[in-house]
Amino acid sequence: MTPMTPAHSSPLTDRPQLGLRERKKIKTRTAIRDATYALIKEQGYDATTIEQIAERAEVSPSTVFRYFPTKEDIVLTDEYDPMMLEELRGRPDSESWMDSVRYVMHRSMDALLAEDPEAVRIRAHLAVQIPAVRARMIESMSATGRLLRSAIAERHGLDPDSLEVRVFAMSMVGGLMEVNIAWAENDCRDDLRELVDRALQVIEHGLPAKKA
Amino acid sequence: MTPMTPAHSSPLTDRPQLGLRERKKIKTRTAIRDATYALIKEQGYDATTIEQIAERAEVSPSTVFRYFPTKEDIVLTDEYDPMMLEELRGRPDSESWMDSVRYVMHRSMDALLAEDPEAVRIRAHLAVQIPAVRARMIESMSATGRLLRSAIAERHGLDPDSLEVRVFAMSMVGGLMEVNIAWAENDCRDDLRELVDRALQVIEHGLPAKKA
DNA sequence: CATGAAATGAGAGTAGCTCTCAAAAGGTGG
DNA sequence: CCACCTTTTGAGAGCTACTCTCATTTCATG
Repeated sequence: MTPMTPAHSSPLTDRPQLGLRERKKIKTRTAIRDATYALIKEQGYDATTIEQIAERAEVSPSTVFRYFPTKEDIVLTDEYDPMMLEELRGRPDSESWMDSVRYVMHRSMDALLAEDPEAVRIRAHLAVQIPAVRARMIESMSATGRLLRSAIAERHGLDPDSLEVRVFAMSMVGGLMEVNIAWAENDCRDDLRELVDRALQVIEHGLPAKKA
Repeated sequence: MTPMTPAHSSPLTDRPQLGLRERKKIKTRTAIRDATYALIKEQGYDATTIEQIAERAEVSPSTVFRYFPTKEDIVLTDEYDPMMLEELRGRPDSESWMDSVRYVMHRSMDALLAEDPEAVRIRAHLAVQIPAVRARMIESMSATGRLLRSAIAERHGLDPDSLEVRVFAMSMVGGLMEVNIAWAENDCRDDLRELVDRALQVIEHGLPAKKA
């Protein structure tokens, strides 16, 4: 949620060893985000202005921009990516690459859904409906893709900057992105874990055999 | 360049059977685009405003927005995609899927580079440097990905809306997008065709064997 | 408590983009 | 050639995301 948060500790305001200043910052940050989610639920994304968000969060518009560079960033917090990468790198060499990915994907999905399933769903829906949000999300995923490279390269003994590794990383990202979209398009009814598994199958082995 | 253009005919203003109105529209469209490319080359993307573009193209700002929904769209004309799809669908069933893709990619790259290599390069560079342009380009590529689905499904005898086909299409798109980025990051020095071939290899067969 | 640093608020300014409405230009039938 | 209808255009007002600056307030520290 904020730098140096141990990730799985329940997020927010407590944590006494931090100074008052730091605690206030965290509070403000989550106040802004909560206000945003609430307003979006009431009025939709486009109808929600920064001014309204600021008002409900009881800060000035300037402060909103001080905490989040863009409106889209308020709803898109992919602070989990670095931690996923960490975990991916920590998997034993004996495990196959795809198994490692599957494992880490499962774990982070569980963590996200455990902490705030509502937010995960809203985010997924926004990614489908609002182009700007989708764009920003893709941006952030390709940043993740860039980080992925080094992990891939380590495992496979390849140059992380080679075209092959780059392409492999981004095609994984693209495929997994599509899972998210497909899931949201079907109103988050399916089991995300199963969808991810099927996607990884396709990425690893290509399309299943003809049926017709 | 515009609906019902036979694609390889040199693009623009001539074509007598069209009414004066249509011809003027085409002229305006290319005037706006030319102005934009020129200004970007002089001052960079961000420093170039719609007002400047309008002025140089000798139209009003309103007209600019009438022709292009966003500033990014002025530089990003992927009007080739539908024609690629067409061609892809026209390839013989006997040819392997990847061979078909390779063939069509080669052809459209040749066409683009033949018509306006400068623009292709500027576009690629913008996609690397300007997040908004990159985002818009990805958007447009995933639209292409959606179209790709039906072609893939036909060839493989699968349901175009199945997760498998969706994931496959988007992972191809992601991988090929990365080729474009990598090419631009290396200043468009490499042979695009070769890069595409290597990318398709990776998408089809996964990463090459370990080297270390 | 005083001094310095960091966070905030207020406000002005820019630019992308939308909408409306009236004027102009292209097409068509008499 | 003219009158009529449709499409395109320009002018301008308006909204909002976002940036910058500067004065004020709020926390931290000796």
